[in-house]
Amino acid sequence: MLTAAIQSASTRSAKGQGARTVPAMRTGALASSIEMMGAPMPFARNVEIYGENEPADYLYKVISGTVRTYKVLNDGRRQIGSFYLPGDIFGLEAGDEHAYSAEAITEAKVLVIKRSAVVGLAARDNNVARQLWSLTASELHRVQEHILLLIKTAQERVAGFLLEMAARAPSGNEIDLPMSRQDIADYLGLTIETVSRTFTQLENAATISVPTSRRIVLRNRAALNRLNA
Amino acid sequence: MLTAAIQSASTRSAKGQGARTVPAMRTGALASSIEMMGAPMPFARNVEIYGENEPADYLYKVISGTVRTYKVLNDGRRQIGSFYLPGDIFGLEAGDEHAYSAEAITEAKVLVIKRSAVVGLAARDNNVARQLWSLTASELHRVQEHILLLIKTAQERVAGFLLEMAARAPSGNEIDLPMSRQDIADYLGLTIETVSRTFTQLENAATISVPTSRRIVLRNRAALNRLNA
DNA sequence: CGACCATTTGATATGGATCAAGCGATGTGG
DNA sequence: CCACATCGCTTGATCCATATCAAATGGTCG
Repeated sequence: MLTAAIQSASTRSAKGQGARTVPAMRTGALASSIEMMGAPMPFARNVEIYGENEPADYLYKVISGTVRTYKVLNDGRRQIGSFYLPGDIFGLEAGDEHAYSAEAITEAKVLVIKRSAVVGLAARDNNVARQLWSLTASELHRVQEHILLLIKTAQERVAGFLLEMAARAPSGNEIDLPMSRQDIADYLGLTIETVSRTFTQLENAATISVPTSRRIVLRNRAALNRLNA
Repeated sequence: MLTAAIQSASTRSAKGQGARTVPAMRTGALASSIEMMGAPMPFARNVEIYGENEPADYLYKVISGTVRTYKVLNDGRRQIGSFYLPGDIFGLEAGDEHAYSAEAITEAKVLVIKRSAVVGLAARDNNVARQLWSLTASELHRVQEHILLLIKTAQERVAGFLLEMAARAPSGNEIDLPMSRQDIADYLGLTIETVSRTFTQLENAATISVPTSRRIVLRNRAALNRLNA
């Protein structure tokens, strides 16, 4: 359904908007070649970018805003696979279909790149091929860490989440959360109530402060690291 | 520590032992080139093949036996990442270090391949490069599914585990488990007691039978699939 | 201002963990 | 060849962390 729109969008010329600096693990040198091939495309809040089981004909790079990938079990339980921030590439699969769905969490601009173009480039330039592999491997590494989160206690999961977000935030100790409590809960395998209560506990312990529900300030990283096991 | 042993082993000539047929997802055409480069190396039960954070200078292919990869949290909780059966390749990382440790669950023969050899080959043959990528992507896909298991109920996790093992077993409905209850528990994020009780429940429901503790017969796949959500 | 939605807080329920004991298979030394 | 120790697994009793159900609060937008 979305495919038609992307198709036409991807024939437009790229604007070449620079993304802000992000950890190297999430971007890679592939970025430079990608920058000039894709079309920047706007997505409104909660709009689907692609659905699971749709053909993975495109890959995507976040220019602005935040994206979530997720799967829903038949009874409605939702697992969020990852949050993607500006500079992150997502939707990269070696298989034919997307394993997870993707949605914009906030207003977002996303560079849409034809998969075949990149794969074709990789065939000629094995540096690109290596980047493609490296990107997939980083993603694998991230998911392996995510699994570890899911066997921990609620406090440990929340602490892990906060440290993860803080590591990616521009200002080290102040985090602006683009996602709701429900998103956080579904990322951590908890309920919103437990997430909320855990924030409150951490605040009472002077480990964090929560000036507004979407803003978290880390007050005691040592304590968070301790929880992070 | 193990590295020295592998080093010397990898200079020996490969025996060229053929692995039994396995699902394509887990092997790939890379296998053929690998077959002739590595050295088959025996590991005894519970012996470490590599440790997490060790340099990932080798990759591995199971010839016989079973291997587990795992991580241990500082307080002893263990998460098993995957079980590898004959034909499976493991230890493939794009980073410099192994993310998980690996151990033989049973007596095992493992082909040990120099990573640099494969990567070098990939630089010249972009078909190999693609296989390398594809293998990593399959692993990513598997881990993404594993995450989904970890948000389910005990029954659902066990059902999922049994279906997963059955899919890989030679005879469709009879599973010979090479791993202990503790291994299963650590794979599923449960305790041995819960795993054991769940087997008993499924047996009482005539969904499976458990002639011996290491052998499971699926009696009602529909029921298992239903649980698998 | 009032309606709506997200978040927090409170009260209670419950699935799986923990603690503890029993049991069967395997192996070992006498 | 048997008594006994050991190990892996099962079963039972109880506990507890988190889910669930419910209500109050607060922030946002028309």
